[in-house]
Amino acid sequence: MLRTTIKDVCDKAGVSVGTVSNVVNAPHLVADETRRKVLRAIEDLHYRPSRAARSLQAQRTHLIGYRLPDPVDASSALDVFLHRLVGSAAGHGLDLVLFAPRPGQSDLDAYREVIRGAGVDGFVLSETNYDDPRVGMLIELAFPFVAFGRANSPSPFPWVDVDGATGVASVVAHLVALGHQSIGLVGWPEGSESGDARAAGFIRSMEAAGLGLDRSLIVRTENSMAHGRMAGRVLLDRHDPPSAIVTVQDELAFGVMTAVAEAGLTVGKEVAVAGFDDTPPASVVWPGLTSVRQPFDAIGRTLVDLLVARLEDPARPPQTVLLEPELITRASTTGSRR
Amino acid sequence: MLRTTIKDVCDKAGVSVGTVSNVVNAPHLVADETRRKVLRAIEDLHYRPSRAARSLQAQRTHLIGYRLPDPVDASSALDVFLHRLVGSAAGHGLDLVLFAPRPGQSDLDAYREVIRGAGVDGFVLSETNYDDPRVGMLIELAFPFVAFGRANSPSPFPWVDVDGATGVASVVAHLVALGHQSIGLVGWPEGSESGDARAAGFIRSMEAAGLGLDRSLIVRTENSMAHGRMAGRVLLDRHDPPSAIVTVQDELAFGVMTAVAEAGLTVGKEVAVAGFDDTPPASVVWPGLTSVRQPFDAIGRTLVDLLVARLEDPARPPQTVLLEPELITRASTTGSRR
DNA sequence: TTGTAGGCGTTATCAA
DNA sequence: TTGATAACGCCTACAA
Repeated sequence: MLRTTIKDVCDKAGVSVGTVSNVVNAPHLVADETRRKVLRAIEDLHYRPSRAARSLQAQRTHLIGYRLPDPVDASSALDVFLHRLVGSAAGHGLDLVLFAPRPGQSDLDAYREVIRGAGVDGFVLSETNYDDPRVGMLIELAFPFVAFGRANSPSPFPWVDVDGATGVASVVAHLVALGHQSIGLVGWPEGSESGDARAAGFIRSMEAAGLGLDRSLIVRTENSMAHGRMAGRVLLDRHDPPSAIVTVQDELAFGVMTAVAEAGLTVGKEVAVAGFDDTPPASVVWPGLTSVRQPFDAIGRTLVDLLVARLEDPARPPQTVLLEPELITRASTTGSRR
Repeated sequence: MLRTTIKDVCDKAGVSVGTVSNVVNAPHLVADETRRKVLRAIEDLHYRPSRAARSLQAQRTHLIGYRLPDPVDASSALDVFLHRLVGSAAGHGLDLVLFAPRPGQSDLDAYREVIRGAGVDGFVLSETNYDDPRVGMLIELAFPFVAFGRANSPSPFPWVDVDGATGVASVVAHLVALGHQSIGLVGWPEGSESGDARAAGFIRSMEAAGLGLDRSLIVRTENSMAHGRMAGRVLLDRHDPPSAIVTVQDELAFGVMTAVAEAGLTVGKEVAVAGFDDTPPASVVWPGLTSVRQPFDAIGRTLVDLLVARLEDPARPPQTVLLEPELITRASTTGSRR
C-alpha cells in the first residue's frame, strides 16, 4: 500500500506542488494545457489527497460524530435514521464516525474525548431530552452540533424534530373517524420530551374531537412489550374498556396486542390498537400495526444541512426545523369492527 | 473552539515538546518528577493530541471503514452487529467510519475512494459472497480487511463466520425431537454463500435423522415476506403438506406464518415454523418465532481482533474463525401439536 | 533524562 | 499563471 503523494504527481507532470494542489482545489486558476497534463498524471497515478494531511492543514476532518445509542434504547427506527444520515452526509463530502463510551466511561466523557482529539468537526445528537447534559456541554464548549430532538436549553441550538403531538393526534382523528368514542392511551412516565409531546397530542385531540378526557384511560409505563401488555390488561379489565388503544411506541403496542389476544378479543375487530415509529415488526405482525412513521429521509437531510451551515458560519443564529410524521394505517385499526 | 497543542503544554510545564510527547507515548522514558508536572499541565489544559496530526505522522488513522449496507438488504440483525463492532473497536482505540456509495457511484468505487484518501486503516466487510469483488480488490491492493462471512477467493484472507449449516441442522434436530417427520425448507436461490450453507445444513441433518430427502419439499425463493408467503402456500397446498417448515431467514418465516394462518391452520400447533437470524420481530410476533441467533458479541470482537492483528503484522498468514450460532426456541415450534 | 530538528502531505501566501 | 516556502501538530531520531 504505497501512497501516491502530490509530489509524485508533480514529478510525473513536471509542475510544482502548488499547481497540482490548484488543479485539485481551484482548477480555474490553472491554464488549460497544464490542467490537462496534471489531471492525466493524477489519473495515471491514482492520486487522491490524504485526508490526514488535509485535516491537519484545514483544521477540519470532514468527519461528524454520532454516538451510537445502546441496543437497549435503540428502537429499530434509529437504524433507518442512521442510513439516511450516512447518505446525507456523503452528499456533503462528510463521513460519519460512530463512537460509544468505553466500558466504565461516562457518556459525556466519550463526547469529550472525541472533541479533544479533534476527531470530528461536529456532532449529531439523537434522543435528546429535557436538561440534556450534552446540549449544555457542547454549547459551553462552542462545539458544533445539531440535535435530532428538542431540549429545554436556556441558549438556542439547532435541532430537527418530528411533531409527535401531531402524530398522535392523527391517530386519534383516524380512530374517531372510524367511530371510536372511548380511546385509551398507553404512554411513558412523564418527564421525557418526546413522550410528553405524544401524550399532549392525545389529550389535545381528544378534547378537539369533543370526546372529553377521561384521565383514567391514560396509563403511563416503561417502554417494553411486557409493560405494554400489563398496561393493556389494565385498560381491558375495566368494566367499560375502551374500544381503541393508542400507544406512544410500537413496542408498547405489541404488548397491548398480546393483552387483547389474551383477553379473547381480536385486534382490529373488537379492539383497535396503534403504535408509533413504524418499526420493522409493525408490518410483520398479524394484524399489521397502524403506526406513525417519522420522515427519516428529510430528518437526515435536514440535520446534515443544518450542521454544515453551522460549520460554515458558527455565528449565524441556530435554525430549528419541525417535521410532520405520516400515519400508516394497517389492519390493527382498520379491521372491521363488531 | 481553540485547540490546545503540545506547545501550550510545554510552555505551561516548562519542558520541551519531545518530553511532552514522551509523557504521552512512552511515559517510562521520563523522570517521575517531570512526568507529574507534564501530566498536570495536560490535565489543566485539557490537552489531547490531534488525530489529524497523529495520523499524518503515523500513517495510521485509527479509523476502520464499514460500508453500511443499504436498508433494503439490511436484515435488522446487522444493526446488532454494528453495535458490537463499535464496542469492540473502541476497546482497541479504533473508531468506525460509516460510508456508502454516493448516488451513481459503484460500491467498489466507494471503497476505492476511501482507500485512496487514506481515510481508514482497514475495512470490515459484511455480507460477503462467492466471487465477492471487494475481496479480490482488497487483496490485490494489499489493503487490510477482515470479512464477516466467507467467500471463494484463490488467496486466503481473514474472515469470521457463523456456521449456518449447523444452525439449520440444530433447528431440524429440534423438530425431529418434537416428532416431526415431514419437514419442508424455504431457502434462497442457489448461489449465495450463506444461503447455500444453510440449505446444506438442512439436507445434511435430514439425512442424518434418517428421514431421507424429498427434494420437492425444498422451495427456493427471494428473501421477502411476500415470497415466503407464496413458498409457504406451495408447501401447504400439497396433498401431503409437511408438518414443519424451516426457513433460512426470519423474513421468509414471517411470510410462511401468514400462509399458515391463511390456510386456516395454527402456527406452532398444526404447523411448526422456524426462521434464522432472530431478528427483533421474531420475539414480537404471535406466536414467537423459533430462530437461530448469531453470536454478534463474539463476531464483533473477533473481527476487530483479527483486523488489529493484521494491521500490526500484515505478513502473518490470515486467520479464520467459524463460530456456532444458538437456537432460540419459541412457540412457533413448541406450541403443542395436534 | 531532556532538548532539537526534520518530516509526514496539504494548502495558503507570496514572488516571480 | 506558476513556483517556492511556510505553516498545520505530532513523533522519532539523534544530540546534548
